Amino acid sequence: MSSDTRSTKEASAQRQYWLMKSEPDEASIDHLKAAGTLPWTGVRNYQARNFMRDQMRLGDGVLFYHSSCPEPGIAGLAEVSSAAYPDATQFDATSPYHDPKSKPEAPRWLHVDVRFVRKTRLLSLADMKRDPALTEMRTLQPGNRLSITPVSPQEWAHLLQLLA
DNA sequence: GCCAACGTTGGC
DNA sequence: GCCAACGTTGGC
Repeated sequence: MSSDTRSTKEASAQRQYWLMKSEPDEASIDHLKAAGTLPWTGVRNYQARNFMRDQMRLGDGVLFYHSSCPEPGIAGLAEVSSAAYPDATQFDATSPYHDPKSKPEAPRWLHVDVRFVRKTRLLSLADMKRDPALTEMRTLQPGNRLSITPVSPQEWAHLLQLLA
């Protein structure tokens, strides 16, 4: 095996890191703590779905982010605890996430499960924007609207220090 | 509630 | 395949 192939394999097997946004009214870090594990239902964006389907692995690190609330920011840590599987809410006519165009034989929307790790202090969006070490963070890029974004190992390490 | 940015839809 | 209209996200 060439060293190139080996390093590619090692990289793909390595733990990856993600920032996942949730509206605390719907699912807060306290909900996750109480439940232990939550299915990350309701994602209706293809890029976010593809991250879950194609790139997330068991044990990947998750920054749990509160969005659309008085103080948006990172509120805790979690980890990916399942592979992607079909989102049941897409077939539920009573759900706000119902997608009449998705068929059970070809589910359009998938999600992973996320397991609680710990609550942290709230690291606000304003603090994150102010931090020179985070200027490249995907979720902070102008115009970003993705609810799931990759986090680099460097960003992850830096954020863990801030949240320790 | 506003609005900028972006994604999706559907007519052509 | 273009693109205008519309819907959604999410900070403020």
